Amino acid sequence: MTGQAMSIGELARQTNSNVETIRYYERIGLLAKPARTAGNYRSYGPEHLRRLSFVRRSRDLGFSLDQVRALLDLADQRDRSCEAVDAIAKEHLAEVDSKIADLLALRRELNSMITQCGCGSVADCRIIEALSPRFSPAITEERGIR
Amino acid sequence: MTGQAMSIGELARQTNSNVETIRYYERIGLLAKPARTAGNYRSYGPEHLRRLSFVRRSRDLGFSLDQVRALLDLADQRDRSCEAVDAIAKEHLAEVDSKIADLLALRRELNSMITQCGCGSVADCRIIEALSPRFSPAITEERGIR
DNA sequence: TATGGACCCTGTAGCAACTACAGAGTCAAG
DNA sequence: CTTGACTCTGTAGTTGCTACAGGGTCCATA
Repeated sequence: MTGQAMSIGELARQTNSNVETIRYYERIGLLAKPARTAGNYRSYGPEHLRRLSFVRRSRDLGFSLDQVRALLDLADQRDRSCEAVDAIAKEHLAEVDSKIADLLALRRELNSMITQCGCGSVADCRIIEALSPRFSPAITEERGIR
Repeated sequence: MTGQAMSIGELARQTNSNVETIRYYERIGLLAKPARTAGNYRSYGPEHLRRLSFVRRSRDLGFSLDQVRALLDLADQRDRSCEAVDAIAKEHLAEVDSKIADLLALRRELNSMITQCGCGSVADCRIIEALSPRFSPAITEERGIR
C-alpha cells in the first residue's frame, strides 16, 4: 500500500520515473535524503511519493528544475500569497509562447524549402540552396578585412 | 578566387557566431582545420566562411549537428540525387511539428492553471493544486502537508 | 545451506551544443 | 616599451538526465 515504506524501485514505478533520476534528484538536493534500511537501501514514505509526484508533474509541464525548486518551496509556505507561484507559471507560459512562435516561423521556412525541392540532383536542390550563404560575387572576390 | 585571409574573430563577426563555437566546430570535425599564421593564429579563407555560414543557417533552422554534418556531406556531392537532402529536411519538419503540438498542449494546460488562480494564499492556489498529486483523500489527510 | 537472480549501493563518465574560464602567447598602435 | 585587444591550448561548467562498472543485499528455491 501507499502508506508503507518503499524501495527506490517501487517509488520509481509509482511515479513513472526511473531509479537513476530519483538518485539524481536527491544528489542535487531536490528531494530529501530518505531513511536507510539495515542493508543501506533507501526507504521512502508517502511524503516522498507526494513530493516526487509534484516534481514529475511540473517537469512534464516543462518547468525547469530551478522553477520546480521554487514551486516546491512556495508550496510549503501555505499561508503566503500565491503571487510568486503565479509569476513563475506566467514566466513559463511566456517562454512556451515564444518557443511556439519560433517553431512556427521555422516550420514555415522548412516547409517552403521542402515544397520547392523537385528532387533532382543536389546541384539544383532548393534546400541546399536555401541553406547556402548568398555572397554577391563582387563581395566574395574583393571582400576581406585586414 | 581567394579573398583575404581572416582571423577567427573576423570570421566570428561575419557569421554571427562566437569564437569558442568556431573552435568547437573544428574540434568535433565539423569544420576543416585552417592554415596557421607564423604566430600560430588560425587563418580562414572564403571557403571556410561559406561553410560556416551554411552551418549557422542550418543550426538556426534547428537542424542538429549530426543533421548538419549529413547536409554538408550531401551538399558536396553535387551530382547525386537530392532525395537524401529532402529526407533529412522532412524528418526535421516532422520533429518540429511534433514539438509544436507538444507545446500547444502544454500551453493549454498552463493557461488553464493560470486563469484559475485567484491569487489568494498558497493554500488555495489552483496552480499548486494542479501540480499536486491527487492520491486518495485518506492519505492526504492522514499525512497533511507541513 | 547454497545459489541464482532481482534488486540496490557508490562513483564516475557520457550525451547535446555549446560557454566560460585560466594562464599563456602575439600583434599593432601610441 | 607598454598597453590593450586579440589569440592560443586545455579543461571544466551548463541542463537534466542516462549508463555503466564493480560491488553489496535480499529472498525464494533446490
